[in-house]
Amino acid sequence: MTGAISPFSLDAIEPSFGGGFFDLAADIDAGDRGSFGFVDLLGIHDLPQVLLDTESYTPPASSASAAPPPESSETQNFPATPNSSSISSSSSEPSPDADPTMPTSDPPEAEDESAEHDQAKKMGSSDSKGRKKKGQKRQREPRFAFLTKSEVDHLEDGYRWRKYGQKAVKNSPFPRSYYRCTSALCGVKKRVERSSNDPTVVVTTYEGQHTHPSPIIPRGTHHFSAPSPELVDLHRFQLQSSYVLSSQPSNFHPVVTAAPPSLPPPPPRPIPVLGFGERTYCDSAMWIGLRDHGLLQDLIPSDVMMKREQ
DNA sequence: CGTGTTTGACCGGCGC
DNA sequence: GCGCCGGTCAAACACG
Repeated sequence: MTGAISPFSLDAIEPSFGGGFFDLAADIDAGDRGSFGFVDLLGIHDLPQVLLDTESYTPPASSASAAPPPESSETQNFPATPNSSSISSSSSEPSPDADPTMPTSDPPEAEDESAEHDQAKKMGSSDSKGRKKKGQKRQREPRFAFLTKSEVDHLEDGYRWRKYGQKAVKNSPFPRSYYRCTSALCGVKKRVERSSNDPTVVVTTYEGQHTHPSPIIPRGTHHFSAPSPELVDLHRFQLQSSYVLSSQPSNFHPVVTAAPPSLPPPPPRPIPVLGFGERTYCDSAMWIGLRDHGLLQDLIPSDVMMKREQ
């Protein structure tokens, strides 16, 4: 685990893939094949099969959000990827709301954008039931999925979610649940389902990014704080173990964060809550600094941590 | 009463 | 055009 893992796609990985997991990947979102991929974490014991959305993954920017990377940016709509040039040209599912090249200017704008996104679904361009009119192709938020071995379907991640739907999944005995962040103006959604191949595995797919702080995690006035030990313990309790592998489609410098999927690693230093202009999330090196918080060591062996290639 | 869940209906996208 | 399927809505309901 000393080097960067090469970029991959589902198709590229298929040959070396266990059939069960591959099928699972297909189950997750057949429509997005190619944007998801599995990785065997090269010898990391006891786990980790990681499901990635290499197109949309956004490294965590905050320690306070006890949420997976894509929803970890509490202060803004982070671009889908730090490096705009690569995603804009390669993404099969472009980030709709945020121009990856353009820093989000300020909170109000971010909220407006979010609100607009939400409203667009419910109001003007929609029918009486809030659905979109024809000809307006739905644009999806960046998504990020991960697998977790857990007995509980809905893992606590520091945010409040409201279930808005449940559907039976084809070729699976387990239903898929749909959740939406209860925070106003926050359009983050997540889907939770169990693998039909391995009922002990929960597949959680996040869509969008939070525009607000975690309502659960205590925080300072101007800075994020690391997840509370209580929350970490909670995750430890709920999750046998789980790892998140971050990646950047370009400049591919994946870093094993080794945090529970619903608990992104805290940054090495505080990030301004309203620092919409600061795009610290894309700094992989920042993640390395997590060690300083001592939280990750609790969750994973230190040798699991990968260092970014310099 | 506020909040969250359940569940049937509905819609859009997509393949045939 | 049709049917399947994923995703969403929203009324009814449950619960603290």
